[in-house]
Amino acid sequence: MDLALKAIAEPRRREILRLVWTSELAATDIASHFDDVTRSAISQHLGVLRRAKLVAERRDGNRRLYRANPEELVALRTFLERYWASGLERLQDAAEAAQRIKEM
Amino acid sequence: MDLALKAIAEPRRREILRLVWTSELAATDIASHFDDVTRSAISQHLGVLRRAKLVAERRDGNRRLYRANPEELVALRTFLERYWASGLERLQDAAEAAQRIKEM
DNA sequence: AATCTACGTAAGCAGTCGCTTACACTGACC
DNA sequence: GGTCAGTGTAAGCGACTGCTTACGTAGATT
Repeated sequence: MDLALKAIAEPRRREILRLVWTSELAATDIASHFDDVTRSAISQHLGVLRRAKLVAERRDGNRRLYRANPEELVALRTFLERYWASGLERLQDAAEAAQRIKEM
Repeated sequence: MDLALKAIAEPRRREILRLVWTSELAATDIASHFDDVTRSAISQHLGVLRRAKLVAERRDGNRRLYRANPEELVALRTFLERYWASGLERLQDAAEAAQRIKEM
């Protein structure tokens, strides 16, 4: 889980993840979306996402097709929601109250 | 925003953040919750959280009192929710459908 | 078989991280 | 004023990161 959070903390990986969010893409196609970085760098990012189980890999001849792994994404979201839930509502109320006071 | 996500990706900092979630705490009190790490390390973690605006600092004589900054926490949560929203529902549906098929 | 395409991976590098120890500073207390 | 408690910060260290270049390898194409 910590792996997943650390993986998500990197902007480039968030973008990659969004690319394979809805459709399966080959590594080369993913890499070609980034013109300021090597194909190798993207491959390594894909490795991180794979180890974090945020993407799944499927082989098709030469190519490797990637897609987001919904179970793990849901797990991550749930983890964070539980984290927020451990006290944020109260804080949000406090923040909104403070805002109202400021606007008075 | 990226600062906040990176800050949250570190388990120790998540724990610190939770400590000052609901009540204000002095740096020493925070540090004393961790017995496997130096007070200095905690102070540096607090620096990271402060720069990410996830905590606010208030001085009281000798001491510095920390508390979570609700605005930034809400901003981070919103950012992530928008990220999930950019396609996760569909994936979640797909995952649940796959689960149902597996259970058949 | 030779070669090309698609990809992972090893090596190396500069930068960052999380940590420790050591020091500096600022208020409280005598 | 001198000391003490509370705290940030500089320096240094080993580990890790994100990147590049270079290489390896499996499958498609000829």
